[in-house]
Amino acid sequence: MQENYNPQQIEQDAQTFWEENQVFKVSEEADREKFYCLSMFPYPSGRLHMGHVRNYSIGDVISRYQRMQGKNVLQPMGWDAFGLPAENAAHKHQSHPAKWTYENIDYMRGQLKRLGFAYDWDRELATCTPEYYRWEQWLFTRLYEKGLVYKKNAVVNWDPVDQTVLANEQVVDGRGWRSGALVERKEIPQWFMKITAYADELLQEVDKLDGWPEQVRTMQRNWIGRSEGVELQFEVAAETPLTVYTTRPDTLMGVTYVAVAGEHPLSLKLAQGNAELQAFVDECKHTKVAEADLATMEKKGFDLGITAKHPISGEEVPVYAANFVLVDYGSGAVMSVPAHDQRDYEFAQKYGLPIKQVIAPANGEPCDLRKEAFTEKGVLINSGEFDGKTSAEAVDAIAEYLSAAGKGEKQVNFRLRDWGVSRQRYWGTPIPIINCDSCGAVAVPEDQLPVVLPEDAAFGDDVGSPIKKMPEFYQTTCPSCGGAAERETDTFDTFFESSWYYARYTCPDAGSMLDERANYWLPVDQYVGGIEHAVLHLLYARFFHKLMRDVGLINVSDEPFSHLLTQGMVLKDGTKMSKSKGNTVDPQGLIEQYGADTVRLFTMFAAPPEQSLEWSDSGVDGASRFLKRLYRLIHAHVQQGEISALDKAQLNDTQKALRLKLHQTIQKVSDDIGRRYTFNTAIAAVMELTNELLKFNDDSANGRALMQEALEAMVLMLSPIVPHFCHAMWQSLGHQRAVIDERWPQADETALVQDSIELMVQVNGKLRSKIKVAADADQQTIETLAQQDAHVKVHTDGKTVRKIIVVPGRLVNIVAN
RNA sequence: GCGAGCGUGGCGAAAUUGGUAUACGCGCCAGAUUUAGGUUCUGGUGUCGCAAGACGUGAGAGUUCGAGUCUCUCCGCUCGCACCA
Repeated sequence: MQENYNPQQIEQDAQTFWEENQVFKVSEEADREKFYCLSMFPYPSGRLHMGHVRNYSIGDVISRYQRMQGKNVLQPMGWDAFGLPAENAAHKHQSHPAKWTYENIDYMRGQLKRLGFAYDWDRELATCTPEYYRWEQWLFTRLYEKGLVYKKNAVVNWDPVDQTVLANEQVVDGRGWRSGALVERKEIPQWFMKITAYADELLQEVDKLDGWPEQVRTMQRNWIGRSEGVELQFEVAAETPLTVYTTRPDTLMGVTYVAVAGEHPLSLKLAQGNAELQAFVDECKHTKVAEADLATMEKKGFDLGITAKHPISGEEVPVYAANFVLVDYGSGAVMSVPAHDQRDYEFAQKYGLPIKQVIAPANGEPCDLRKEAFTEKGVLINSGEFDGKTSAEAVDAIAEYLSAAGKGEKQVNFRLRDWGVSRQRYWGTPIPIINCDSCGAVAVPEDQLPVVLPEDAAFGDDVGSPIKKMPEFYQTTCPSCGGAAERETDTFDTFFESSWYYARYTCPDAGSMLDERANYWLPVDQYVGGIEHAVLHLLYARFFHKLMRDVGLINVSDEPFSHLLTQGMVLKDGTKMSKSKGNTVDPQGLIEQYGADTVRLFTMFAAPPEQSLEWSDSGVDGASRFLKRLYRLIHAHVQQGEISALDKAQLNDTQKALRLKLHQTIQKVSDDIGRRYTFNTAIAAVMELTNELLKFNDDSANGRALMQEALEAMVLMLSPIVPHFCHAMWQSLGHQRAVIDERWPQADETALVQDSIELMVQVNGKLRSKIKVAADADQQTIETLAQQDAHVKVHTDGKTVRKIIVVPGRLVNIVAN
C-alpha cells in the first residue's frame, strides 16, 4: 500500500480489473432475484455535464448496493441520439448530424467509463441506428393497422422567411431565432398516436405506482385531467351548430356569449369581406403554439356580428372570436359564463358583455359580482325551472333536459390530447408511410423495413430538412397498387425513441422489437432521472409499455417503472447550470484533478438526490480531504501488521462504545442507502465514524481487531459510492476477493445493546435538563428522577405539576403552572 | 394563467413517526507543525446578554403538554405546460 492516496492510479487499476473480469456483464438467471436499475440516457450533446454525473452516480450507487444484496443487477447505458441540436450543429458547421452525434457518443462514452459506472456495456444502444429505430417503425405500422394512429391537421410555428417549421424553443419573443421573422401559426397534416384511447388506464394505474413520488403521480393525474361534463350545441342561423363542452352545466343559464377560435371555420368565413375581422384573425395567427403563452397573453376578442341560440332559453347570444380559444383542442368553441368563471368575467368586462348571475352561495351569504366572478358551486337562481336546485342537482337536471331535447349529452373528457408525432426535421426516425394518390397513406410493409434515413444528405446554409429535397429518398412505388408514390419526409418526435429504450436494453440484439428476455427483466425496478420529465417522457413511456403489451411483446407487467427517483437540478450561484448562463462546471477537469471517486462523493454528499444541488468548489475539496484522511487511517492501521480475531467478551468501555457506534452506523447507512435513498446522510454517518476512529488510539490486540472490523465495514458501506477507492482499500485490508463480489455488512445485535440511556427533560415544552436512566427503567422511576433534577426544580418550584408526559427512550415533559 | 415543489446558521445541509433545532461538510477565528505558501493536526464558531437566561427554522395566525414538521392566509423562489431533451 502506497503512503499517499493516488486516485488516478487506484481508479485505473480498479477499472482494469472490472473490465478484464467483465464483472458488470449480466444475463437472465431464472433462480435469482433480478434488479433492473435504469438512469435516463443522455442526449449526446458533446460532453457530460454535472447533471449527468449526478444522475448516473445515483443510479450506480443503487445498482451496486443491490448487487451487494445478492441480486442479479442490470444497469445499461445508451444514447438518445436523434434531436434538434445535431441538426443545428450541422447547419452551423456545414457538417453532418451523424458524424457530430457519433463523435459526441465516443467522447461521452469515454467519460462515463472514466467515472467507473457499473454498466453492462454490451447492451449499449444508440437510437439513431437503423437496428434500433426499425422496430419503432414496425410498431407504428402495426398500430396503423390497429387504428391507433391517424393523420389530421395540426398547428405548428411557421417561419415565413425561412419557410420552415420551428420548435417552441426556436421562437424567441414571437420571432424566428434565425430569420427574426414574425412567426405564424400554420396548419399542416400530421400523424397522431391515440394516447387518449389509453387515458382511462393511464389514469387508473397512477394509483398503483406507489414506488413513485407523490408529486409526480399528481402531475400525471392532472395532466391526463379527467373531467365529467356535458357536450352541447348552440345553433347558429344558416351555419353548422357550435358544439361546446362544459364541466359546469349548472351555470348554463348564465351564458351571455359564445367564443370561437380565431382560426375557427366560422371566423375564417366571416373574415372574408370584413377587413377588421381579417386583421384580428391574422393577429391570432401570431400567437406561439405553447400553452403557457396562450394563458399569459392579453385576452382579446372580436364580435363576429352573429348570434347563437341558447339551447334552453332560446335567447340569442353574441358570438365572439377569441385569441385564447384553441382551434385544435376540443371543438374550437367555448360557452362563456362571466358571472361564474374568472376569465369569462374579465373578457365580459373588457367588451361590455352582460354578467348574469345564476348561482348563489349555498350558505346564503351575499356575493359581490362587481369585483370578481363567483366560481364556487351553490344554488341556482335566475334559471327558470332549475331555480332552487343545488349545483349537483342542476348538473343532472340540465343534462337530462338537453338530452331529451337532443341538444346535448353528458360526457367524460380528458385534458390529455392525442400525441402529435410528426416532425418536419431530418435527424430523426423516418415515418414509415408511403403516400399514394390512389391508395392514400399506406404503411411500409414489414419486409421493406427499416426505412433508412439517408446519412449522406447535404447540409448547407439553408435551413430545413434535406431529405425533403432528395427525390432519391422520397420517390418510390406504392406497396398497394405499385404506382408512383412518395414517402413521408417527416420524422418522429424524439420522445418516440425514448419511450421504449428501457425495454430494448433487455434484448438489444433481438431479431424482433423485443424477445422473451424482456419478460425476465421488466419492469424496471428503479428508474432515475430529472424531475423535468415528470409528465411527458414518463407518460409516453407508460403509453408505449401498454402498446407493446397489447401487441403481445410484454406479458409480465402493465407499467414500465415500478420505482422512480426524480433527481433535482445542479445549480451554481442559485441558478441552473447552463451554457447560456456561462456557469457550467466541466466534470472532466474535476476528474483529472481529483479523480472520479471525489466527484462522485461530492455529488452524493452535497444534497439529497431529489433536491437541487448547489455546486461548490470548496465542497469538492472537502470530499477529497475525507478520502485522504480515511486513506491515511487505513494506511496507519495496515502498517501495524497482523490482526488477531476480535474477542467480543473482553471489550473495555471505550471499545464497547466504539463498537456500539460502529453497528449503529451500519444500521443507519443500510437504511439511508437501501430504503431512504438519502446518500448524503449515509456519508455523514460514515464521516462521523471516521472522526471517532481517528480519536481511537488503542494498540491492544482487541483494539486493533476492532479497528479492522470498523474499517472493513466502512469500506463495504462506501463501496457503492467510491468504488475504486474501496476496491483498493479492501485489498489493503488483506482480502483476496474483490470488494465488488462482497455482500453488504450486517449490524451485530449484541453490539447494539445499551445499559443506560439519556432522556431529555422539558418543563412546559422547554428543554431544561438531561437525565441518564437504566434502559429498562419504568415510567414511575423516570418521572421521579426527572422531578428531582436540580435544573428542573428551578422551573417547577412554587408551581403545581399538572401532568408528566414520558416519551419512551426520548424525553420527559413536565407540565406545571 | 394552470399544475407541482421549495424556503432552517456566513454557505451546502441534518432533524426518518409531532418530541434535544443546526448532525456532517464548507467557510471563518485561534493555536500547533512547516523556511514560507499549501498540506496536516487541535480547539472554537446561531443571535442578544457579564451571567442567569431570553430569542431563533420566509411573514402572520391556529391546533397541541410540545410545531422546522400538521392546518389556514400571505410573501418570495424554482420546475413543467404537449415541437428542447
